[in-house]
Amino acid sequence: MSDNVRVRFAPSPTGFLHIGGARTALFNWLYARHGGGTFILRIEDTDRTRSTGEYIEAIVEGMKWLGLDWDEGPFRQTDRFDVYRSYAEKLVREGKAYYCYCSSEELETRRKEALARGRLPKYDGRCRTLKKPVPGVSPVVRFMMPQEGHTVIDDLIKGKVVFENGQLDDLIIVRSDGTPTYNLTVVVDDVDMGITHVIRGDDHLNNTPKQVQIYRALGYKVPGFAHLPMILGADRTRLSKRHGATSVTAYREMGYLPEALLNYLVRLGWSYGDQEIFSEEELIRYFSFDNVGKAAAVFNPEKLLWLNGQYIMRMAPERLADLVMPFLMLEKVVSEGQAIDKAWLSRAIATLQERSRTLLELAHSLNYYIVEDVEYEEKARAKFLNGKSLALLSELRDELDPITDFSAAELEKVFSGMMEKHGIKLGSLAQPVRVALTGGTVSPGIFEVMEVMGREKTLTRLDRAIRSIDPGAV
RNA sequence: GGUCCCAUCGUCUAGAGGCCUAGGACGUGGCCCUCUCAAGGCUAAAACACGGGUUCGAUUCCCGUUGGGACCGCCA
Repeated sequence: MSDNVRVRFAPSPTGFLHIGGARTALFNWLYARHGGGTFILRIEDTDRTRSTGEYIEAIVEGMKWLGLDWDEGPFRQTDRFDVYRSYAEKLVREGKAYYCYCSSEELETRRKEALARGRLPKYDGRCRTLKKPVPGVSPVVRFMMPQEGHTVIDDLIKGKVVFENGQLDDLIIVRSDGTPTYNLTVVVDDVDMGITHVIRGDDHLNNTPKQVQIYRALGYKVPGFAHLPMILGADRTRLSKRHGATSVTAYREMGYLPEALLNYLVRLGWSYGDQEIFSEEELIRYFSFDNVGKAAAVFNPEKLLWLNGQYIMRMAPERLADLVMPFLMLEKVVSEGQAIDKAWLSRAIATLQERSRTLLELAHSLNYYIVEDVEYEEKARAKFLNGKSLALLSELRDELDPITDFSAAELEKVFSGMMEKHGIKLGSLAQPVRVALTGGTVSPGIFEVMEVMGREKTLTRLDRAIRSIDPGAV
């Protein structure tokens, strides 16, 4: 087939890439990859007062971090003003658009009036028949919207949606400063770039009939539409800053994995039976609009956290070692220029990964493996490093001293011997040791910890714990 | 207010007329495992918004009500 899928993600750079945008990008990307199509990144920056280069960079960076690679672009609409202008002129020439000299102040007054009276705040079309320019006023260009009949959208997700054309008003396609507006640029670009399917949030559904009319006026084929349901905050309103972290960057900084975030996002509105965790290949293979839901979804950070933990748990420790390094530096667990052996770090991570839900948590847990001396948590010290455990710790220290094979299996033998000798349970020995080695009462299995820590560090820390109980001990 | 969209456990969802005693997941409670914490296993509580149709039979189809959301810009 020659009608290969071409889709685009078209954010406006008036903020960072946020959760909602990321999901829109993801669905576009999945649809393209599923059908061997083309995914285009386009920056809609016609609003020069609010768009910044910084945000463009942030969006591009966010997309890269998520692994949503694009095949064409990023295109910028500000580079294409000439194109839009020529289309607008064409519409005016053909009588499908006209100059309007109404001032924004009087329009605002009329709109407020209409709203106050419960009327549709629609432009009345008074400049439609105006033949002569008004001196000293820079006009806008308005698109002449048909007022009869209806416009039908056949949406891939919502189904057939019908709009009365009488509800549509003559929207502005060129501002008085000569710059084009969204409803024109989006159509022109989608035509120019050969977009076959417009996949976007359903907050755009109400714009769609207007755009369809512009397609028709321009004489172009209308693309397919797929309007994704919104993502809501806990209070069931559109997800926004006041609901907490909403930028993709924020999640990266909190130690989330891009694949986990994507996996979470895809399940907001899409499902494949009972499956919760998907590889990238599965996502691409299974994705279809048939199983995209119609209802808005509430963003649930708890489930995202769980999913992230699942991904960390399953990831190769060596890869986690690379990913956690920046967090170790940032959290000052590792100091500038300090060399960390990656193979060793990977072994340490292997003991911790099923206990960490984020890279940040992992970095914090790694602390006691890496630092020179641990600090004891006061409650833990009081409970486990005291007169009761002193003798046991000393004895263990002496038992351990001749051991050269510091493997979990060998260490367990030493512990078992002592347990038998004193008729005690593992807990009464393991907990004091745990506090001595990690400073707290929570850690991976004690033998694993000792194996990773190694003979030297283990003995040093035991000595130090013993001295902290009895300063006179050797 | 108008237009449009939507409606299954607290949340994400499965469900395409009988498979439903409504399934899974997160979260919550309990139990098991156990050197702590996790992970894992088992288990419990928890939903078809309401009212009319259609049908032998509605969670599923239709209509209405209610509720929620989005949009109504010289923003995108």
